[in-house]
Amino acid sequence: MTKPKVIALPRKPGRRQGIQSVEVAGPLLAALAAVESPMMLKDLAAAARMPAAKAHRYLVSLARLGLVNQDPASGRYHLGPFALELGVAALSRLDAARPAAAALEALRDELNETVVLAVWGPLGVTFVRIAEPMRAVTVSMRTGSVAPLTVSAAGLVFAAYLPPAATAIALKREIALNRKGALPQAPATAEALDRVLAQVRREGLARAVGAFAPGVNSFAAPIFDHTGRIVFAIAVIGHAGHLGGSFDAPAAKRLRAVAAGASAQLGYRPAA
Amino acid sequence: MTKPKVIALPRKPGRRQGIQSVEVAGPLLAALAAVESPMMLKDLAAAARMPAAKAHRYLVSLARLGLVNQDPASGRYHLGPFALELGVAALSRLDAARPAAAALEALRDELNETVVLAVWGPLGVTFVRIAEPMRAVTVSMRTGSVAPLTVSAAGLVFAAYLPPAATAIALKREIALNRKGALPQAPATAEALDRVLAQVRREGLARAVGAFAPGVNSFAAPIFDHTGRIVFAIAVIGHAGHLGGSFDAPAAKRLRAVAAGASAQLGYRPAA
DNA sequence: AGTTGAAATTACGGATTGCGCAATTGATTG
DNA sequence: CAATCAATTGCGCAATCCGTAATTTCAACT
Repeated sequence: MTKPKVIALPRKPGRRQGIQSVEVAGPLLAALAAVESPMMLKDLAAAARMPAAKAHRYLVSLARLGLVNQDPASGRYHLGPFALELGVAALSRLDAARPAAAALEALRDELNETVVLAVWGPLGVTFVRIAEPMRAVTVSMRTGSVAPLTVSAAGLVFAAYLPPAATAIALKREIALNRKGALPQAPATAEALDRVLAQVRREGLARAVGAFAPGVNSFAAPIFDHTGRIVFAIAVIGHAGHLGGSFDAPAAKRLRAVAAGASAQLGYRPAA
Repeated sequence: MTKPKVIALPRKPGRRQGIQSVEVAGPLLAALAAVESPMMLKDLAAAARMPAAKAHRYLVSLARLGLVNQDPASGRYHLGPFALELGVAALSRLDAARPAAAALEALRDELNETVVLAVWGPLGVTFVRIAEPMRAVTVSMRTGSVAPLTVSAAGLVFAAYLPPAATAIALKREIALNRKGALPQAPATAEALDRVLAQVRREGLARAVGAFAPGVNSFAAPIFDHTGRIVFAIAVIGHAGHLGGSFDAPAAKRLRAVAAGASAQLGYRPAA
């Protein structure tokens, strides 16, 4: 008695038909991209969760494409010249503003709050893009406005991650200003500021309570490019009641995640 | 009488066993890396010499890996974030990257000018790293931007030191472009270009006057690896007043020295 | 609106290809 | 020289991929 050959079609509905072997190769490349030095076959296979024999066959073909290089002496594998080409091509097609803008709108829709994008410009921290939710009452911002370094969330992010030389002059001026200023929580000494910036670096997030107006809070997170430099700060601004004030608030967590995603799109690798 | 099922083993002897599907995917990636703008499926399929249906399946899987991105609106394909990640990883593993990056920043701090690092990528001379001085007004560049071969200093360096076969096509196209172009000093014939390149080789340095913008000059020098091949061009860009325009200008001399130092770190021995 | 056309995507079955296992080769160390 | 560890390959079965052609999608006209 013979069993029927065609038993079932195990493809999930709704899943577009692809090429399995291509997707198998991905984890191998990812593993190679994640480490500094060339890898042995068995480690590579372990990292990609597959038998060494299988990994070997894939690596043979990846090497033929130039995506992978095998050191003839040691037999170890690392990324090849074609990987570099791909990256350089991808880089030249990349507009840093695009992933950042996408992150902006995604966050606006998710949190239903005002979200802004800031860069470090000649005048200081400058808002270049604003996404407001569809609500009657929003915290209203204007593009082109400039934020203070030491009290706004976006400003603190730049102060924390920009090279010190870039911000030194502006910081000194602002500290002097804060000393006679109106806001009680504004850092008025270099030491106080350093404590705040250390916290920003620790949390990967800056917080401002009531900086724009009483009862209005904001969080900001950095977006880095592939060289590890900060290129944007992305900030959520909203009423204290909605937004919360803690670094564990849902909005804060989402902001951190979305910013990290945008950084990844720009080629940033946190390990470095 | 039944024929034996196994007729022949069509694998060539001596050819290592690989994964066919992986190798099929290569030309698709190569095609994407070679063009400026997102491609339609049919063009991509034609470039990779395969039916559109086949290409489609591969692209689905490449997209799942993040190597390829499909624009949801237009349906066109281009390289994805994972391609960038691979390239950045490959770049950082290039032995050349570390000394070159160090040279970049040293020069930036010394000259207080914008200094950039360029590689020869599939689209041409591509800036992969930028170091800007901390000043209010700088000549602003973006990583990933592509420079012309025949008018930018970095481009001229690659044109002078890359094997002619690598640049021949691009050079021919640019010369034709220069003939009707705006810049008067751009070489418009092969002979004019050859004279410029000979000068670059003689000086070990390329010069561009007003190529980026009027009043903005730049110098560029090659960085070689231990095999004697050019891997990077390092360029200083600044206002004509600061930088000077002569090959004897202080900035030019420092650039030459720093580039030579980086080459030496990579094991390059200048041929006698 | 309706229609037309081009491009993208999917269904189907047969044949090729990849997979797991275990043996073999190659390199390195005691 | 033996022993160990890693890399690589042969084998047969079963799963995967390929080509053709149909279907869907989507935009641009009349």
